[in-house]
Amino acid sequence: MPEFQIDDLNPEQLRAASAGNGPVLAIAGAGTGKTKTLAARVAWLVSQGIDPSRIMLLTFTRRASDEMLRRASRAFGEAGSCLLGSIWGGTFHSVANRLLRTYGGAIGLDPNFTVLDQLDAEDLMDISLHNLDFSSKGKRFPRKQTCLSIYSRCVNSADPIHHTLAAFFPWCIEWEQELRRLFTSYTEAKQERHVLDYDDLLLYWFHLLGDETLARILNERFDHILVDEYQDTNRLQASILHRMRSLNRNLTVVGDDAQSIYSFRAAAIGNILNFPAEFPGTTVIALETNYRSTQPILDATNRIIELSPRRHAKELRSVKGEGPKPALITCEREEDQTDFVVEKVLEHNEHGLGLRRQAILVRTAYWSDHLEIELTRRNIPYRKYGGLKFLEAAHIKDLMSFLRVLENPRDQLALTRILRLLEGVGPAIAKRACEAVSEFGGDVAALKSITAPAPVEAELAKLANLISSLTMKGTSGGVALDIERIRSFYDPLVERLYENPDPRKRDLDQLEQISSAYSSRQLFLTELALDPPQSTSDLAGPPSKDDDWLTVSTIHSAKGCEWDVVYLIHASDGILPSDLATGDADQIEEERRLLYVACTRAKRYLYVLHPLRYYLKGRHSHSHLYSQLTRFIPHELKSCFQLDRRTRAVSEPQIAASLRVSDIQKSIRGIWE
DNA sequence: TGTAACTCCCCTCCG
DNA sequence: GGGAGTTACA
Repeated sequence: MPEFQIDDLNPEQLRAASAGNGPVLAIAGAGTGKTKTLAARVAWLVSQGIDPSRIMLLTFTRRASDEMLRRASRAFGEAGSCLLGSIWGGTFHSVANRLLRTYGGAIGLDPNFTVLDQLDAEDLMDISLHNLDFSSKGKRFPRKQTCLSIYSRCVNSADPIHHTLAAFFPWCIEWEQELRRLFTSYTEAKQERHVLDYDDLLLYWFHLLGDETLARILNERFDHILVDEYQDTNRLQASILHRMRSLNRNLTVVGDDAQSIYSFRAAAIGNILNFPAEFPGTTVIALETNYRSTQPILDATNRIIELSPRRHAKELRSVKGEGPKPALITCEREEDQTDFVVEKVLEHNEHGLGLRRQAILVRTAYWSDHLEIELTRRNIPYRKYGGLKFLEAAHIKDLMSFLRVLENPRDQLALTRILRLLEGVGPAIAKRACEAVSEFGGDVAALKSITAPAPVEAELAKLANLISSLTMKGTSGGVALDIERIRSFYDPLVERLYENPDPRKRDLDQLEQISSAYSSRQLFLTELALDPPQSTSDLAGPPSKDDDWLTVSTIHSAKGCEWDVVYLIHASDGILPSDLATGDADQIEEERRLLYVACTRAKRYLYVLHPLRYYLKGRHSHSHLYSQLTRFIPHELKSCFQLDRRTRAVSEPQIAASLRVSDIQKSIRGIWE
């Protein structure tokens, strides 16, 4: 048995960490040491002689898994990280990927499949859509994103399409038959191209376990399965766990129903609520001692979640004791909110709470735009999590497409994208070129046989030479070298295609740099699809110790994190709850849990801000909007907060003029009247 | 056949 | 504010 020193745990945490075999459910309120407990359980299992390579640890993000293993390994001192390195840790999707590459061959799956990210999947959906041509009905067919989310929700919730449409996409219900045909065609398109989308990773895993032999092998392969953030798993994921544990019942799940915020991805809160019924003999342990926040913050968050009708009742108690009441700040305008936040950030910074210990949270990524401009103007370094992904930027997708073609020449999506970059190549030539390549059995030399205007033919030949020289056996010098060679071809195109080539080239530099850490193209492509960098600066590598930056994050991306100071901005009706999520009571309840998650991130200072008045251009039809405070903090809850009101101090010179605006308007009209 | 300019419509949150 | 579809023109 390895040398083992467990962190100091309280009695409830210790019970969870050292529970025996069989199903275990830990209901862990916000800040109750969930990570610590799960990490301790991993360490405890290993200390009991369980082989780490026979433990599966499923987490919500890759970061969470790394953090968990880092903490678990501490229990074993210096040998820890080496000892626990063989644990199967990661998200459901990444573990599925690993299992399918190992065991997929048994059911005839090509182990060299490519993983499609959401945008690729949408594009493929679009291709199927065009091939089917549903335009005859006169009315517009749902757009590709909508089609993909309908598809994805059906798959992940295991609900029939009719029900999914009625409940979540009622405006698409008339297209039910067409959507069925589309989904069939989309599935075939994926098979032809040897690609799997995110949902396929889970689906194939689930169906792999439908084979009796494989199910037995996989049950026996893992002595223990542990799942974090169980409240955010969906029906398909729960079914996978059922099949993974049909023979061996050792399953530990941890979560908090009050923090379930992923129903848009078909998360089923019922998974955690009904776990004891679905897994008879479950040991249930509740963690209610909060180590994160001061009592006044908990008083407020307890009251907020208390208003939720369906939940496991629990009351969090703080060990941190007293502190300032959370502040509820009414701002006249968005500018006042920005001013307040920026000034407070600097104030806390001066008093010893550095930028790293502060975070600004928003419901939706773009609502931080105004604030970000001010942070930049004042030279306050920050990192943004959530919202537009690095990998969605056009130039990154371009470069990744080159790599994907090298890896899988049948990937027509990627090939088309590259072809369209060439001057003079539109949909028609790209289509012919793609067909020629696939007729040639995936040999890009076929590009040279295309008839097109001379300059286009020359470009095609150049591209063909580049690709074949990079795919030649024995020439691969690693992904970074591939990227370097691709860029000698692609960089000039960036100049022509984009107005701002320089920042884009810097992104490409970063991509090239991180790629050097990967031993193969396939690994690089898959890892980037399954664990995309959360913010651009993620790519810059671990920052040095004295770097200090403020966090700006969506509430969703803030899950599991904590800061001394938290500012929740735009807590106004229409934004939180989002006006797009007020369709039914369940959706409103999820918005309430979002507010709860946001507020429970704070350790010592919590500021909830809501501007009263918005000036909006473009995105909304009206030019301004008067908002009220979020309905989740009704009047009777205000006693939990310290109330404040902010307006920007504008000093107007007091001059008494006799001229009125109406006079000026009159004279202006005089010009043409 | 490709491209630029224009219109219309819809949008959140993420692996 | 941006993606997708349409139209006019090179």
